[in-house]
Amino acid sequence: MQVKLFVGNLAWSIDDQKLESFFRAHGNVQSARVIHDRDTGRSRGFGFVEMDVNDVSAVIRATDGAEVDGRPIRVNEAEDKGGPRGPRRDRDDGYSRRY
DNA sequence: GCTGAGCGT
Repeated sequence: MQVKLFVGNLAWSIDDQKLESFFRAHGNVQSARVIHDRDTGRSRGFGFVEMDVNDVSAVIRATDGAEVDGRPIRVNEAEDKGGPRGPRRDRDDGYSRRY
């Protein structure tokens, strides 16, 4: 099943590829991206990972607290912000959120 | 060259 994960407490050196390489061992990573500051471009220290797993809680237990680049990362299910009227599942490509 | 709670253009 597919799951959207929130990954926090990341080291500044962690990037999208580091994330994907790490979660690749726990499931089929569809997209992994570290959120950088929109203004300065520097890392915000957290990111999001969409992957396909058989057991979500098992992956979270295995990844949450795991040390990556010397820092224990925090993994949880990402909140679904959807939209003002609720989630839209029909025409959402993932790049249509409000500013 | 720096920082450290938090949910993304």
